[in-house]
Amino acid sequence: MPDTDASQPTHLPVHFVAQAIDEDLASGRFDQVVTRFPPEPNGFLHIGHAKAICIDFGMAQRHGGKTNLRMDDTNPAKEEQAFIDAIQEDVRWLGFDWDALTYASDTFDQLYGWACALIKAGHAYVDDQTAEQIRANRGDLNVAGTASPFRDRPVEESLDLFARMKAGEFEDGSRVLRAKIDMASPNMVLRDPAMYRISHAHHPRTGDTWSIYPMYDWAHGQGDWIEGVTHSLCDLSFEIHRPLYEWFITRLTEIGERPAGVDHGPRQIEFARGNITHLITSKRKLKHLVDGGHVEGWDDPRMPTLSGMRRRGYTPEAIVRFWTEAGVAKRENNIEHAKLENVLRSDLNAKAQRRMAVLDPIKVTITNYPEGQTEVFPAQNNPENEADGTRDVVFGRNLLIERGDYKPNANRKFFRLTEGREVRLRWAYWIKCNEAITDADGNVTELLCTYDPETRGGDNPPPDAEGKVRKVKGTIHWVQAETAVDAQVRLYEHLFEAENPEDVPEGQTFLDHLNPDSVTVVPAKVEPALAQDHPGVPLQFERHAYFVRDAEDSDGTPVFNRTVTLRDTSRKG
RNA sequence: AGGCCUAUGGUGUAAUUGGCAACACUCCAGUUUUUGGUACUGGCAUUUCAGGUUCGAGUCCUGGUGGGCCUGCCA
Repeated sequence: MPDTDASQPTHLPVHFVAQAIDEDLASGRFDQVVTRFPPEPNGFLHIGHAKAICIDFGMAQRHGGKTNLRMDDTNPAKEEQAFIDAIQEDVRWLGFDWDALTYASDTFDQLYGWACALIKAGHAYVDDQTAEQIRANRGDLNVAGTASPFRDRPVEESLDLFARMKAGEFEDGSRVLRAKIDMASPNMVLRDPAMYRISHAHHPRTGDTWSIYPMYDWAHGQGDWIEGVTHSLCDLSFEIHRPLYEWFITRLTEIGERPAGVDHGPRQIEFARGNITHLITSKRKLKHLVDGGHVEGWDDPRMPTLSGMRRRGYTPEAIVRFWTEAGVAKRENNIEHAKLENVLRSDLNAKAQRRMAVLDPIKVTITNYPEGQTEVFPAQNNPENEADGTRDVVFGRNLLIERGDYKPNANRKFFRLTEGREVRLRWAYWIKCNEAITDADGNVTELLCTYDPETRGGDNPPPDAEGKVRKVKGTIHWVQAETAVDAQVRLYEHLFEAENPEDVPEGQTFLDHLNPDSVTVVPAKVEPALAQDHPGVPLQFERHAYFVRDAEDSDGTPVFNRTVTLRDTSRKG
């Protein structure tokens, strides 16, 4: 379990799911809390799943309960072992540990037995209609459906057919087992929903032993029940399935079928999934981005997948805290991406060691500093955390600073270098700009500056004769030209400029909202310490942004991914 | 013969269940600062509408309106 005291403020309100669970405990409906996180292993987990994970594990944690990780592997046509592995890695990365790892496929035998029991009790039947016929006979929102001609076939016949479905005698799609509920129900889910379909697909865990597979509605609730889940928490899209969820448990209970050692059926509670501006969290659309080559893979740092965010430099603590602070309710929502960034920066500000990196260099020569001489200064690693100590930075006559930190004849609102103005080089000296050298095209190629030996370490110089202390408005970062290391820096922006990428005009798709400039790769000159920093460790390039080193170098030079920029409240002159 | 859910600042959530509408983010204005970062201070609402009950309504009642979801052999 994650270290919750630091990342989860205690003043946050208790949301309605937590309240409902508290009431269930108080009323004695349940005497413990058991939850589950039930992903379908058909893709990678994303930021939206993280909300469900936080709620599922969080609600159990709150009462010292248990949470199972259950792979919802009921549709072998879509599911893969690789996803099963990746899901576990992502859940662990977020900081959660499950009580048991289970699989819906663990329950296939039990489910089959119960399905037979429901057939015998007259609650289910084998339907020989085609999918098209079933759809046509379902009716619509305003018209009742019509019963299948097979709805009232003899129990023995359904039982026999169902056994033969299982034995693999029939072709895919030729028959289904349906629950016999109410073809006139205003809730379409209850118009005799399918419980089993025939599929000869190879299952990652059960291989070819089954030629029928249970539908979600049939497998899920019973899986909860078997595992002793007390609270089955899911998103709003399953709200209308709750009557069916409860119908199965009620019918089974009536005919004396129930899992061993479990008293009460689970309670399903639905909450609104969390949307975030500029982000897409549809597995189908994310897959589209990958398959279409719009991103470089599921773990592309621009992807809202947990693997992508991890590579981007997000910390699991920030993600958990984000969802904790976002709250849980039942209304549609679209949380500003800025909120995510705020929580991220807050976490990174405390953790990231500071470094100096120049992304767009311009030469600076300190004309009054001896040729060939160097000095080493200690630079604080993190002003927010004294314990992070210092590192050495090398100073010399030839430096590199950010091109944008010089501006010819700038006004007073510009705090950095301009002719005659003095700035502080962080951790080194104050320098004054005397002259800018330009090439034939008028581009500035070099700045000639002088340093003040009395400002060693960047400190204020001693007071003058009248007791006045000279001050400087700006502090800029720099690297020494000879010792600077080459690096590749990847600057990421929103993948989608639009606040709601899914909200597109007629004739367009979400792909039309793709930001063509979502990544910019630039060469940079960075301080030597950065060559020693390890992938995955949060860093801050001072005055720029938070970065993280990528696991893979580019032609031998280190690569740094921009996690999120620093806030910039300046209105630069 | 449609059903279910939902409505509180720009955004996301609160409101001890009938008692001064609160917290966070954004934005704006300042203070501090060896990062134009951080930190700190201040500012930003007729609770979807119309009636009603009440000393008192975001909360209760009546009637509207807006938004979301549902007709897979997906989950």
